[in-house]
Amino acid sequence: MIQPGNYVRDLLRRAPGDTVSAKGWVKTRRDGKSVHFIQLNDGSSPTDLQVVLDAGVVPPAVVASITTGACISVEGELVASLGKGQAVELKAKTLVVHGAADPEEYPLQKKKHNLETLRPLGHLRARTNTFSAVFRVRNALCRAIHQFFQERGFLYVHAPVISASDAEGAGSMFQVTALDLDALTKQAKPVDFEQDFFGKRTYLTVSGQLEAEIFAHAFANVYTFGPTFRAENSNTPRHLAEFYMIEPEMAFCDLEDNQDLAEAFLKSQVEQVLRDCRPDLEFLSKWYDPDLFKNLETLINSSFERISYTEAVALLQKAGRNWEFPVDWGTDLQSEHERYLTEELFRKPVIVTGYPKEIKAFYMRSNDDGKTVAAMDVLVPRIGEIIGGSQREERYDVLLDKIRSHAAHGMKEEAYWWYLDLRRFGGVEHAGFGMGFERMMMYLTGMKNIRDVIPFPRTPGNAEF
RNA sequence: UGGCAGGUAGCACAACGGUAGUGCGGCUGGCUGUUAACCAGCGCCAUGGAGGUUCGAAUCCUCUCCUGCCAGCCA
Repeated sequence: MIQPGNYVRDLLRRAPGDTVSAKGWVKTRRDGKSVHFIQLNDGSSPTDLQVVLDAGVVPPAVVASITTGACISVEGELVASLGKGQAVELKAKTLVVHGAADPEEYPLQKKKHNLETLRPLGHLRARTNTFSAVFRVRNALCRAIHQFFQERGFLYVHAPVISASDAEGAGSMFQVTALDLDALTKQAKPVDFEQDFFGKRTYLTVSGQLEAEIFAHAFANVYTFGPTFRAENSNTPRHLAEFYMIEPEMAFCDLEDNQDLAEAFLKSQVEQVLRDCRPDLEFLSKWYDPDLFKNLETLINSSFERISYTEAVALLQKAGRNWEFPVDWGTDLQSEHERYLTEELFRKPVIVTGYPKEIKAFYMRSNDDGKTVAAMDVLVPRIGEIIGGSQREERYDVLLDKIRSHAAHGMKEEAYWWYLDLRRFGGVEHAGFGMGFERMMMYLTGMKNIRDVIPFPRTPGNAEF
């Protein structure tokens, strides 16, 4: 295996004179009369290591097999480069081809490919410059998120992936079953879920929030970070059936604190990734989004605009536009409205709070006006809603009323006994939010399709690899 | 799921209803401490699928599958 200090990233920074070994995959080979140049990459760096292979070091047949995609290892001396474009290069003394890649068949060519073309090549696309940059950023973003919460004393909690209840009373869920569906379809009788693995109907989780609330009532500040599933037939560049979500939940926290944390959280992520992945971001900016750095710096340096839903409606009504969807107090903001607020009116992130209770989830805390709830959506340019959260309803009687008023929509009071118990035993005001991890990745990388920021995207009709 | 736009060679694209091409990639040779190398040669292989109209369909019609964009659902 490659030992610490011997990744291509490290070799590029070492001083000439060292004898080193490098392992990785070939990007391209260029031949001179008496010398071959090989661009080698092991995924650690957006810059390749140039290997210089003098004629005669390995037999011609071996040279011929050093083609785009081949896996090789090289030993030799790091030397100051005679050519332009790199400080050091590896002068090969020995070279081994571990796995050739027939150039007649290897799908990746030494030229630019469309992202759409690479998507069906999920087993190979990680070797491209673009995706190696994207996935290094993804790795760094994970680290940044944990660091942000760990520094603040938050406890990392793993919410269950299998859930017996629909967390928000809405949204399509994937059912989880160990029953033999083929056999069941041949029976005339209705399915008895008591015979199923868990003795009841179960689903893949759509949110870890309710479980996070449990832990917030024991550890005060907690966060989840794990996969989440939606069976919606959404076909957009912003939706996945399987995605990662970060959900902090804080006791002793109101909506103001919640907004402060969300703003600090977003800024911290951008700052850390700018610090840790600048070469990758430069690559992505060059090829995919010339405004990337400008946008990221705007997020860091601006103070987020905070407006109420009621104010937002007024602003939209006097925008002097023909909205495709009319703006009326009581209806949800549409994409076109959110984009106007964050991209045109304020030109920076916007936090909208205090939505009508009818369009938000049952667990959000009722405001004193009787009409709105303590909800918040964080909108950022280009992505739209990147965070959704709220202060939670901590008053037992109020929460019970809300659950009962949803009974007509299939919400069962009994299923929420433990959620209600949190309000009976040591309840406290608390709040939290959920951030779509891949949405944040899109913002950070400038990638325009969410399928290009997750290793193996799951979307309607697509679960390959 | 709805609206719109597309599916032609390994990739990117072209072709008035009349012989299916160009660039890149690949291969072959040449040249050069090269850098998305350069020069010359070789088409290597193709109209997503099923019907229909026509003397003749990549092109027109119907159905279907797939992809992208916009919208809805949301994170």
